[in-house]
Amino acid sequence: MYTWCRKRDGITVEKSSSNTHAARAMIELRQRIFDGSLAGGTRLFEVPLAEELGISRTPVREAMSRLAEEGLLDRARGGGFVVRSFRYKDVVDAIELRGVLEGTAVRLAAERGVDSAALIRIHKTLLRLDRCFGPEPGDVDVESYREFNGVFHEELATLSGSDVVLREIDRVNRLPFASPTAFLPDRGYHPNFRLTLPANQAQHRAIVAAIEAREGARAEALAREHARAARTNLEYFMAEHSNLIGSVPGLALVMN
Amino acid sequence: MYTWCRKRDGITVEKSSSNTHAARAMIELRQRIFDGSLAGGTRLFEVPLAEELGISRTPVREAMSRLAEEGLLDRARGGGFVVRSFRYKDVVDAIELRGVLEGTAVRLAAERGVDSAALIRIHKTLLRLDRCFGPEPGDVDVESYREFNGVFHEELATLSGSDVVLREIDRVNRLPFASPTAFLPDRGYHPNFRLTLPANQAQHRAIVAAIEAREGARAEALAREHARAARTNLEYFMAEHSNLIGSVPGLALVMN
DNA sequence: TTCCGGCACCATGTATACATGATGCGCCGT
DNA sequence: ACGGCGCATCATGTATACATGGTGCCGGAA
Repeated sequence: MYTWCRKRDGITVEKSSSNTHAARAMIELRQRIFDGSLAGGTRLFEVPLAEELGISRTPVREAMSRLAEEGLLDRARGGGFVVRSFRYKDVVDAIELRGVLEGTAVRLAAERGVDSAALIRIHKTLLRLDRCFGPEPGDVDVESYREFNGVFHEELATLSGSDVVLREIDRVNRLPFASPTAFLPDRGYHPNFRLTLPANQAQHRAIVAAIEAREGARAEALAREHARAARTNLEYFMAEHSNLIGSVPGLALVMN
Repeated sequence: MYTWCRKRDGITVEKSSSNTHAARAMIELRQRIFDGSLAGGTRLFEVPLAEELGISRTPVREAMSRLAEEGLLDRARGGGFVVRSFRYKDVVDAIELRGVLEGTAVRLAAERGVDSAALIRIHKTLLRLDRCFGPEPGDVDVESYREFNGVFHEELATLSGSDVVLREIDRVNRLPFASPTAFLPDRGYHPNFRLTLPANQAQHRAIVAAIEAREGARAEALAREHARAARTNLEYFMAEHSNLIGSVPGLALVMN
């Protein structure tokens, strides 16, 4: 275990620790990309970065390489890395892509049949989501709902039984604004957002029911429409509530 | 420009040159994975590899990192890389995935509309594909057909106008057995295979027509079915012509 | 005989010095 | 004044030495 003192203006402002320097550099860079302090198109130079992080070039290269794998950096012609630019349309497309991939996962699950143990597990998750709702409308434990929603989508992707599809879903979900949880209501949201959650959960149940009924086309269509809700929220945010953009994880990096 | 002498049994057997050591190491490793000499699950150790390639560990790490990006290597827990295992079902799923992604690309193209210049270009490619057919049935210039088929699929993906979707299509196409050209008839194939090409080209035309007519659902379904032909060929190969497996690029790495 | 602890080795992680290639600027010549 | 050539500088590419941490084996003790 290493310890790490990052200096800014000669004064230690942060101390962090983790397994390796490369891992911490990766986390730090990812953070800076997500919060927008490293804008899209910015070229990353190894030497200044290494100096700033107080480590050598080697782990910096390692970190950048992994971030390229993650899709947050592009390799520049002639070497080096550039922060990937995400425009509004790219966010829309990434959400669309998630819908398509989740749709494929559930269609395959319906067509090929699913393991009964996995089915029991996802039903448990559905119940946990149900229990987030109180007796009154708008009475929702949003924090728990967010958590179990993430679990549900993970289990849904697993139901396909396809490692290839699962891997691609994980990939697109690593873009924070494309993940199933990205536009789910948070504490900071207007209470009215919570009123949309019952419909959300109804879609969850319909998807699982379609899978059990071996209705692949219906499952696929439902999953796509389910993802579409995220796009609706995105459009609402960008148009009328641009002040809330910062509260959606990773939306700050989007350029227009 | 470097030159590179790889030694085996102490004797120089190969000499290769390229821009960087890392690039050549990447090409060499990719080759070994594709032809099956590095089986899935094999762990790659930096030091022996570096010695064998006559370079230092640094470019070897760089090469492995890029191959992980490409999806041919997995990062092992606790560091290091392992050759990714592809089973028969993974090939099936990769082809399915390509169909889904190409379907999405053409659906988006139909729904959102396409640039007329791009449309003219792809029509030219369609004409070039037509010209590969001679007057007699089975009289096909398969080499040219392969080439223009690749161009066609590339242009088709571009029609979507979505960088996000295009990137994912490129990604899946890097798996050689999933690319649109993988199972297209080659010189070595039985002449009967050439009789399937007119139907193949008819699908190409139908997809473009659907896009022009803004029929997104039809375009998507056609593209999926078009990819499905590759799966049919795959099944045929594995079942009855396993001796031909080696002639399909990258199919040698598939384990059962 | 079995289990636990320590030691040794090996693979990766990290730092650093040096090499190389690209790029941009300035000078010189026309 | 303009254009081309060359040099200087900088960023990445590469090699290598050393650090670290995990793992497996061996020996001793219960």
